[in-house]
Amino acid sequence: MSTESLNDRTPFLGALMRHSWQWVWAQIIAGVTAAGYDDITAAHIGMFRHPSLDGHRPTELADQLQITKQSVNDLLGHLERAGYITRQPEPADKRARVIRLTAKGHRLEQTVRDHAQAANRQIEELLGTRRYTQLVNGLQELSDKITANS
Amino acid sequence: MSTESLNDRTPFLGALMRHSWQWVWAQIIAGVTAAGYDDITAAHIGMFRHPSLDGHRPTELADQLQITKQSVNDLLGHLERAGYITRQPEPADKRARVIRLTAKGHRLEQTVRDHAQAANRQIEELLGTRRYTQLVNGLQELSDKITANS
DNA sequence: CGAATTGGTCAGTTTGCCTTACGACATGAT
DNA sequence: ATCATGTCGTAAGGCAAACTGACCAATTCG
Repeated sequence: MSTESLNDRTPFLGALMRHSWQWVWAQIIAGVTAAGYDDITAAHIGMFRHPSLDGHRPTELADQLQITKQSVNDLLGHLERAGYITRQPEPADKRARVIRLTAKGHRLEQTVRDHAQAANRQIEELLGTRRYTQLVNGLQELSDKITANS
Repeated sequence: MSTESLNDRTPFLGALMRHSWQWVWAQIIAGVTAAGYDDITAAHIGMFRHPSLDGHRPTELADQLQITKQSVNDLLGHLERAGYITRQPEPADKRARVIRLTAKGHRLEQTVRDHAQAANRQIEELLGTRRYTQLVNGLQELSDKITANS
């Protein structure tokens, strides 16, 4: 048995991560869509990541989501037109604007979180609590170390 | 301590998966780009997932990548024009075409795999072999069960 | 103060995907 | 054997979500 055949058996972690993530993401999108939100797309749902949109500024979002502020602005424009958010002037800095969730927006945010948590629970059921906890801890540690190394 | 505060502490697995995957993916793209491949984009690199492109048909790829065969065809067209693949007629089925990697294409494929493996090794170093193995096994099991449940 | 930086917007472009439509070939039922 | 039905690849056109470049207004810093 050569070392090469050993390597061939080693799964690519990236592929496993992508596959698992896509499943979770699909669950969330399906859940949100099923809840009747048909005037927004996956790109908009993606903006509802921690921390809440509420009270933040477009530029912060752009940094967090790793896209340009122009792209953020387009998506925010859509969310505003659809009644999920407003953009209010920031008294402390007259250049800036602050995102405020409307009641509708808060409901959407909660729906997104509910389905993200539902995915967590489904994974716990699939793996069992012991392995689930191991997975969470492993990914959390990796995630932290990745962030530290950048 | 309410149950709610417990829930708030639980990280969303999807977020951890996405963050980790994006890091791996960025490593691969950076590695491939650094190796001098500047005439292809991330979308093309994404086509070099298991199993090898070589010997497969566009429709198979479309199924595997979960995109339409038209989209696959666009990307294959680019890869062909850039000299990474050829599309040859399939004698057994005159409608079909088979993708063949050129020497250049084989080199690219190998480069992509090398960097995917390099990411594996980096993760092993960050986590230690014990936790790394746990993570691989956990994700593998989850990935399998997800696939089975669909 | 003046210069450089930052927050947001406008305009225009590219990319990667989609839908619809189609022609060539394959296949299974009658 | 033929004909309806399905499949493989392609073409044409459209769209969403990203990008770059240019810009103004406000802020911050030397």
